[in-house]
Amino acid sequence: MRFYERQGLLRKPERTEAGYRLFDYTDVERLSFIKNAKSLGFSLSEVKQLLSIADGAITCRDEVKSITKSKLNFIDDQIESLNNWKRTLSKLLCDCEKTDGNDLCPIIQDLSKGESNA
Amino acid sequence: MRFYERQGLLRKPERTEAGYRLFDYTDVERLSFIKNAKSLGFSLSEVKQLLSIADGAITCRDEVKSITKSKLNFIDDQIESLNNWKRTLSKLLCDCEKTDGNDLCPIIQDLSKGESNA
DNA sequence: TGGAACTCTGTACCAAGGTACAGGGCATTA
DNA sequence: TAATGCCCTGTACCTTGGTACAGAGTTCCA
Repeated sequence: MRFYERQGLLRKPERTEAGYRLFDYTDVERLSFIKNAKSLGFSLSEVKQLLSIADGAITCRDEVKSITKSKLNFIDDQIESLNNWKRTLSKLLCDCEKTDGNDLCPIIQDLSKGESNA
Repeated sequence: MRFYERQGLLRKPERTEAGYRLFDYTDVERLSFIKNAKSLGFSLSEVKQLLSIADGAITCRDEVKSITKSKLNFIDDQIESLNNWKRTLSKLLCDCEKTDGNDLCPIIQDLSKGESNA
């Protein structure tokens, strides 16, 4: 959490007189937010953007909307490329199931090909 | 390539008397293999596993399959999560467009909930 | 034979996303 | 009041996947 605090993802929390951090429920929420976004492969700087959208969501200015939209495009791209990986890997796996033990593994063979999977 | 060589992904190539590396077609294949596997989202250590299988026994195919399968599962999880996020962000955007600016965005709570978007 | 261009090596550094101390201060409890 | 165990800070270090030098040797071409 100190790390996230340094990165500007968590607010500077209140302190006791002795300097101990005082967290409240919003901090827990914020940490969940970060955890959720991170689990989707968002980088910390992207999480930061998302947080700023959430923080500023009271005023839905065009800028905020455009950040959200570009984030959505990014997500679409991600999904598409993941689907590509999935198709490729599924096909390889399927090919592998079909072959009999004497052939070379089609996954390995396919991976050795030049320029075929990019 | 020196990097991959250091990581043990590429064999130590032959050298000229002057110490220059001599590559051959198998090195090109191997590099293609690495590039392809990387582009499918395999980490270098996974690539190394795959290569060691390719190098050694053709019979250890089940291992290749299990690596591929676990990668597929991971991809599926990723896609599902991204779709959740997409829904959430779309709804946020939509709500943003509907509200007049002074209301708190109702989505923020959802984004901040523990375990809700994972 | 000279110079440009290439390759060699080790080392340092980069970004991201943290973890692991050491050396203190504070708080609880016997 | 002392011991124990938190929490504080800064700093160093870790992993992944590389890139960027510097300084030396080599090769090619005129």
